Amino acid sequence: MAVSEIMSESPKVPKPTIERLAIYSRPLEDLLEAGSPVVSSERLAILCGVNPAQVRKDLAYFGEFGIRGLGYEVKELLKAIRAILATDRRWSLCILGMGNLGRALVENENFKRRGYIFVAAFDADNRKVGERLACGLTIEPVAGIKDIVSKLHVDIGVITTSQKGAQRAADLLIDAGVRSVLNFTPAQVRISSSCFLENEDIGLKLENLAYHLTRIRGARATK
Amino acid sequence: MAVSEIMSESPKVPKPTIERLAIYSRPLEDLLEAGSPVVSSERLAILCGVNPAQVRKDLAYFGEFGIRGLGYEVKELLKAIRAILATDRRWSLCILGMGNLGRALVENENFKRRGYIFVAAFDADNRKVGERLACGLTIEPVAGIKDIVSKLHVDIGVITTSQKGAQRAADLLIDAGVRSVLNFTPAQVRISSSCFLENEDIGLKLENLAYHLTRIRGARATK
DNA sequence: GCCTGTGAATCCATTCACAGCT
DNA sequence: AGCTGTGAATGGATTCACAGGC
Repeated sequence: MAVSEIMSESPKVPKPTIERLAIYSRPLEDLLEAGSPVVSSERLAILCGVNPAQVRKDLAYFGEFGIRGLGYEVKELLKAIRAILATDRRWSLCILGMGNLGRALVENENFKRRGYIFVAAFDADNRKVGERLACGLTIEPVAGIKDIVSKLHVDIGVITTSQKGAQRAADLLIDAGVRSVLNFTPAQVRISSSCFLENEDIGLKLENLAYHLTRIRGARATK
Repeated sequence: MAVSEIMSESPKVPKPTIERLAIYSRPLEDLLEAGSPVVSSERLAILCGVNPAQVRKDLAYFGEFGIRGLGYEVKELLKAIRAILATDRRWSLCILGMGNLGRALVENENFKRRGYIFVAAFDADNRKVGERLACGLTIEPVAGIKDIVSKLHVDIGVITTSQKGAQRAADLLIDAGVRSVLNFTPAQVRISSSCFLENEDIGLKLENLAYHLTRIRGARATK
């Protein structure tokens, strides 16, 4: 079962693999709730729309979680994946830019359920500062970001400013000491190399669809 | 320049390529605004965090847009990319599930600016039906979806329901006749094979960050 | 000289196919 | 018999490196 291996230096895990692990956990939660004790790589693959060998290989990067001839114990596998993805602990987030998207994210139930907790919300617009959000947070001025980030041990900074404000937001976050940044704007943000950056441009997939719609040829959907 | 080629059957364009085209267009808009007449593949690559050869190859799938010894004319290139991605026309969207995320999306300026227009908003919760949104739309009951989709020629259906409601939303959309679906829930949705499906799980990148944060090794950020 | 367009080479990820365990 | 774990084979995408045009 080798939970010990989970945290060891993995040889070289492909990035798509770790993205899929998060995907696997979704149907596993359903299966757990439904009371299924075990699941085969084939069944899990179907539920996630991937190849069975892919499932097995992905998991094999982190240890041997399956039972030959049987499959994977749902509960154990889910626990293992959570340990790998570190979703079994609490992560503190802060967010810059309290427009519509920012407000939607701090209220998001999926984030909370997985342990991603917003502990502070900032906005550069003084008219928004002081406003009380539904989640209980109060919008803070960006001037206070450094204090708050270190005091509350913020792990991840989220950017939901305007496109133009994105770089400044990133600079503020890095200066305040966050170790990683999730950028929801379409802006390309430059960041200190000691910090992790992930971009989530919610418009990209839309452009993909538009592209495919213009050249319909009975072709199939994407993953 | 071969704009004629743009719509012709492309030999086999890699999916990552078309995703990057959308990324290229962002800095190109900035360059156009800033008045830069031309841009080299190297400069554009830096602005987008990719390899220069990648930029050239991506563009070469669709024609010859560059001038050797010089680079690409910003204005022309942007026009070409917009034609390829079909961002130079108007797309009609409808949306199911008017929670916080749904409300954020219908107000989203980036969508509007690129021609993605929400023409109808639905919710299964009758308490929300009839509510007037800031963008001018009124929340409709799902019962009316078929009529509205065909009357307004909706191209793309967006799902922002709860995870549990996602499959039903997809079924409603397909039945109503939309040709493509963008699913923002973490649920894996099954769909008729004649329809395009794209998933945008806004929590996935967060789990990526968490994973990397647990094994810091001075490593660099991801694209 | 400079920068594009592109075959060739490399790198990476997915899938196959089967050995090995239960 | 059934299903995992994994080397080998395949398939794609990225990068290199240079020929070709400005």
